Formats: sequence, C-alpha cells, structure tokens
Amino acid sequence: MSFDFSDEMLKLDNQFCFVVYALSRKITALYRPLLDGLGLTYPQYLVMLVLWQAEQSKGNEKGVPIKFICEKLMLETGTLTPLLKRLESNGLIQRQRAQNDERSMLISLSPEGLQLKDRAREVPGKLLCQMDYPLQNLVALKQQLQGLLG
Amino acid sequence: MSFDFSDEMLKLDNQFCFVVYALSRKITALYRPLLDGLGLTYPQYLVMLVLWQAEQSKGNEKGVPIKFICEKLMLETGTLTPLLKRLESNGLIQRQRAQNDERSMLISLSPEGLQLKDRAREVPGKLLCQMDYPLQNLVALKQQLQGLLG
DNA sequence: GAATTTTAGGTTGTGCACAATATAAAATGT
DNA sequence: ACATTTTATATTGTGCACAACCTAAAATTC
Repeated sequence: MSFDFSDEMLKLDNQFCFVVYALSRKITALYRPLLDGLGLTYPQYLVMLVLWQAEQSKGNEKGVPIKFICEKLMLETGTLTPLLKRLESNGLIQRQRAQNDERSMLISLSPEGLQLKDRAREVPGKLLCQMDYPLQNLVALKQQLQGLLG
Repeated sequence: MSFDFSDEMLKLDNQFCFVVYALSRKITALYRPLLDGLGLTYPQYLVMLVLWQAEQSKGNEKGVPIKFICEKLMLETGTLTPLLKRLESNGLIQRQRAQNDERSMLISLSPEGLQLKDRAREVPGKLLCQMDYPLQNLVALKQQLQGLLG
C-alpha cells in the first residue's frame, strides 16, 4: 500500500491555514454583537484602537497619517480610505490634510470618537469570556502566531 | 501609580484576536501567487479541496449538496452561491438539482475540475516552504487553534 | 532650478463575508 | 388530506480586502 503524501496534504482537515482562516471569521462573528452596540464593525474597531492608543502618546495634536494606520493594521489604503470615510460620516473621526505635507491626510478623533473609548473598555473582557479559553494559553498562542507574521 | 487593565487590554499589541486576523490575511496573500496559476482564489481553492476529497469517497456520483460544503467550510450560502457560480462559469464544476429532493443543489466536479487536482498537489508543500516554520510546531498550533473553533 | 524619483493617498473593479429576507420543496402535526 | 413548520438554497445590500492604476506633492539628482 503506497501512501500519497500530496493527497494527504490536500485534505482540508490537515490544513493549518484553514483553521486560521475559519478562526478569524469566528472571532469577528464573536465581536459582532459586542460591537453592534458601539456602531462599529471589527475592522473599524481596530482603527479606533489605533487612534485611542495614539491619543495618549500626545504630540500628534493634529492626528495620525493614514500611513500610520496602514502599518499598524497591515492594511492597504484601498481598504482604509473608504472605511475611514464611513467613520467620518458616523462622526467618530475627522480627516484633514497636513499643512507641512499636503500629501499626508491626518486622522483625528472627534469628541464622540474619544468618548466611545469608555464604552469599549468592556469589550475585550466580554470577548475573553466568550472564547472560554485560559488567558495564559492565549498569551502563549499569540506569541507563536506572531512569529508566523514575521 | 494606578494601572488600568481595561486600558491595557484595548492596546492592539496585546490582542490575540488581531494576530489571528492579520495572520489569516497574510496566509491568503501567501496563497495568492500559488493559486493564480490555477485560476483560483483561496476560498475557491478551499471549495475544490472539499470536492476533491468527496470525489474519492464515492457514492456521491451526482455530487455533494451545497449544505455539505457550507458545513465543511463554515460558510453561508450567501457566500458560496455566487462563488460556486463563478467556479461553474470557469468550467471547474457543475450544478444540478437532486431528483429526490428538488431543494438540494448538487455540486460535482467537471473533468477539468478533477484534473486541476494534479496541478494543486504542489501547493501545500510550496506554501509550507514560504511559511518557514517547523512542521511539527504547525501541527501543534493547529490542534490548539482547533480547540478555539469549538 | 529643472527633471526624475519617491512617497502619500485616492479610485476602480473583482471577489469574498454575512445579515436579512424570500421562495419553494419536503417533513410533520392534527 | 390539509395546515404548519422546517429545510435548502437564492437574493439583496453593506462592508471589507486587495490588485492595479492614477494623481499630486515632496525629495532627490543632475
């Protein structure tokens, strides 16, 4: 009996990548009911996390450039530009050009966007409960997956 | 100095979920150049994996119902119906109603779709090389992530 | 200082992803 | 048998995700 490795590797059940793909969709599904109350999608929530954190390390009174958000979230402008326009039309952020570099678009939190942080504080804890997995394991897993992000 | 845990948990860098989300997108980006040659996207490739595997465990001469693919890939019909129509218009699959249950749509491989499997055999190996991570670690990681898929 | 290159962002087009809704066939209850 | 419910799939609408391309401003080169 010959054992065809290439055949085994084509089986869905043996694929690490599919598990990551499926888990990623499951995670955003877990976030959805929590974020609905804040009027955010999961990618929008990630953008707000970046802005909330940038807010604290001041010195960027005028906001952060889109490029900064692109790098933090590893997303293209083709994804972020329309997403940021939606956040702007929802009143959570402002978009304005930098004076010193007219190419650069600076994103800043509106008062509403800043206030939303308080309501978001309970999100990570609630999600952790739903995952129902020891926090220490998650931390260890995160380290390993980060290695794959290279 | 008081330490605000809710503030720490809102930091992007501390979030397990973001790593999964970013890794999932990175993985599909790694697949893209490999699958371009086959004329498949990553989700289409996953559907073909299901069909290729179902082909072997015969008894489904007429094909597998969409519901079967939905369950295997954990995707909704709203995602799969248009995707399957694209695969059909690309000549890789056929879609036909079951005689015994007119609601059920049976998906079967065309000769071209079946032949494509031979060219797909090299994909998992090539991807593994690009990930540049010990296979044993990946297997162990997969087990843990599967636990989270519940 | 004019020409070239790089950089920052925007636009367009294709393809997921999923909630909400619709439709019709099959199964079930009475 | 007929009404009700469940099941299998399709449709519509919104929002990512990214490749390919475009524009204009800034930096660099000559």
